[in-house]
Amino acid sequence: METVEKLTKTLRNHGMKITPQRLMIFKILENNTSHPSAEQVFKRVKKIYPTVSFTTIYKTLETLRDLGEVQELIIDEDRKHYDPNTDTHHHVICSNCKKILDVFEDFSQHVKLPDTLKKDYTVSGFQISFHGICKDCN
Amino acid sequence: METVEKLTKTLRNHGMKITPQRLMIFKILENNTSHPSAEQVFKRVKKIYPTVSFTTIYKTLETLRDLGEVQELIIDEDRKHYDPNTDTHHHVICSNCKKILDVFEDFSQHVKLPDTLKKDYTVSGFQISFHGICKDCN
DNA sequence: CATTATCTAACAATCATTATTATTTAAATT
DNA sequence: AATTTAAATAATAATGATTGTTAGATAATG
Repeated sequence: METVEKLTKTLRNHGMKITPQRLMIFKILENNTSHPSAEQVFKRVKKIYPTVSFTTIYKTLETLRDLGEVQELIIDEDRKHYDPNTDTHHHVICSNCKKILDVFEDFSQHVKLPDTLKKDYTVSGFQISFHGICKDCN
Repeated sequence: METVEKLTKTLRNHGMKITPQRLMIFKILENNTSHPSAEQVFKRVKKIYPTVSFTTIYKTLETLRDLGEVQELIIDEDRKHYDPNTDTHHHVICSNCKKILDVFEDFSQHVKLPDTLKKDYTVSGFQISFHGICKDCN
């Protein structure tokens, strides 16, 4: 799990500046297991910095993604979600409310690309998305 | 794999009309393993029906998805893709060119939602997305 | 504290997708 | 075969998430 300190250090190491807005975003992401969308991050930052721009949120999340510090989740058909936990893990999403929970189980021993496709793709990893209905929605 | 005949029958059974545009879309989807986006379907239909509207493509794909006749793939961050193969299977996508191939292997014996989450979600299925670089891109 | 490269905020633009609506048409009925 | 009608099409506008642009602001360094 990425901490404010680690994110700060990583950005500094890449010649990037640590602004109050960015620090706020780091704080929101630290220990965050809610898989927020850009808008959800925006709304929370806005409470502290009412003048913050949506662009700043998008740009910072893009930066963190490019640095490998957050995972961009393509699982909700409507919008991207962000996960500060970059360790390999999986997700379950509610088809109704789109709530996402983590699935920490190592399937790597059993889930492998079939040999017939190994010559066509150099695989860097895999993502399992469980789909269902959460208990709040049924 | 859904055939033109099956799709025609299904729509008829639901009181829907079989138009030339729809038949063309059915034909394009039949035996199609290229996981086209709506735009790719649109372009192919347009060659035969130059006046076809993008809306028609979207509406028809939505209809087919709602009837369970095509699978909507949320795997490419930029756009949705459509798969007429509704049997359970998985995919590998090239992070560079976004080419998607099918992965026909049954992982269901090993991939299950952990017991700790079973009380929170009623799971209907899962989707595995392998990520990598295809041989054309490296 | 002065410099400078980067970042922010505001705004416009883009792109995929969806909504609206008047017109057309498939197909059931006469 | 003509009529009817519910549904589909095409054209268009609208939406909503995301990205691009740019002028001014600011973090970080010496």
